[in-house]
Amino acid sequence: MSNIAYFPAMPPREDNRPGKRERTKTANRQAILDAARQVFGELGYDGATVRDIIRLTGLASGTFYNYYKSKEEVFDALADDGARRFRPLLRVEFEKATDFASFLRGAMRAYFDFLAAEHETWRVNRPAGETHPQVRATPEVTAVFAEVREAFERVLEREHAPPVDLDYLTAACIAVAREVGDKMLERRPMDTQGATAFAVGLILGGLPALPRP
Amino acid sequence: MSNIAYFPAMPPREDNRPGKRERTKTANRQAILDAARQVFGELGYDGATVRDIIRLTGLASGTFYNYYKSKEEVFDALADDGARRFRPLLRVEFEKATDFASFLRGAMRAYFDFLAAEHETWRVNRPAGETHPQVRATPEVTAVFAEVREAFERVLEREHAPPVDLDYLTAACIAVAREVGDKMLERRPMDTQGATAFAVGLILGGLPALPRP
DNA sequence: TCAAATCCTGACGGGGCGTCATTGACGCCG
DNA sequence: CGGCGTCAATGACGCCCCGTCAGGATTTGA
Repeated sequence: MSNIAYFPAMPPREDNRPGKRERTKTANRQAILDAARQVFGELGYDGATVRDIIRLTGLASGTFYNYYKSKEEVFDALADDGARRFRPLLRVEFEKATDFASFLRGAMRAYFDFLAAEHETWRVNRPAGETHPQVRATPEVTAVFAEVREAFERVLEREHAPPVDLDYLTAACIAVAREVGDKMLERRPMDTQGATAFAVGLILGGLPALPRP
Repeated sequence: MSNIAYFPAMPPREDNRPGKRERTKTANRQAILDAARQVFGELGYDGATVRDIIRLTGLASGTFYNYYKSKEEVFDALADDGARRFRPLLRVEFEKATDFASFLRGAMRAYFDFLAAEHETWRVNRPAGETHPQVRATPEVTAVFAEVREAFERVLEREHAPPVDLDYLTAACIAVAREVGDKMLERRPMDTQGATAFAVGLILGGLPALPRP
């Protein structure tokens, strides 16, 4: 019997694409993540419930728990997602950089641009009085922090800069980026360049004045 | 009839101290606040329950709601309490200060000392993995922020410093204080002087390098 | 001593959470 | 194909916590 005239309703997979089970699983996980992003945006973290999220997907309440243990975990997954997407940008800046100044400038600029872009998708309709929830120390976020620290270390020693308290410096830089970034998001027009100039100026200027341990 | 031999079980108040009703009310409010401090310390914000708090006071569950609307509100009251106690210290530093450098140094030192002292009372036995909850924008906290900003403004213009983006500067300084403070709390011995030197050095060094708006 | 005012009390209804027995779809193999 | 074992989806259920409220106790003022 020839195969030529044979065309089944659903053609067989010629690639090594995973089966339907696997596909719906990743689709569901993504659907829950998307729904969570929207619900957190509209109701805020405290206001949102697991059932608000799952309702948007059309799945049953129990199904949520096949993918995430709790509202907290799905929120962390969103943070992780952001960090995972930001990480390569940071790496690019590290490889482009010739010295501490250029790395800091590039990284700050990348962060503020990233923040501004995310912001469009993210903050839909925050209820008044609710502060955005703390960005938690999720694995990917921790990794980004560690990467910043290591990049600082390498680039500083590459240019034979005097020793400095790296933990404090990293913490301070991230803190400045976050706070100035937050303030930037509230301004119109959203001036990522101005924010970068401020943060970079502060830290670059401060670096030589730091106490030597 | 003479009063001389007469001594009632409960002597009449000779001062203008408020009546018993008022006294138990403030006592209860304080008891709830103390219990909340302890429970948040032991269970963390998420783990704590309104009933955990009220149980420690011996009062009935309904009584809690005569004083605070929710767990969130009593937490904010704790933050407010801290801010209210820190405010006068900040004011003293402002009045002592002769210029921006001395104000910054004094304020930072005051903050780190305050933080270290609070820490003893505060962080009893935090469950692993739980980040401390975001310090919320409660009225008193907002007031402290505004006070820092205003102090910066006055002291900078007093010494005819070039103009600067005050919002960014305030945000950045508070951010640095908070993050470096957090890191400081994790170190042994707890070196408030070192943390002060770092934060002050960074900001004082960075100030002249800031972009001029 | 009494009535009014105050506020403490704990039982109750409501609702979100996380689980689990059941069900139906999928993948595999003869 | 067809039958079977596996696995995710389902939604009802029990649990726990929340915030309220009617009833009771205590204080206040007369």
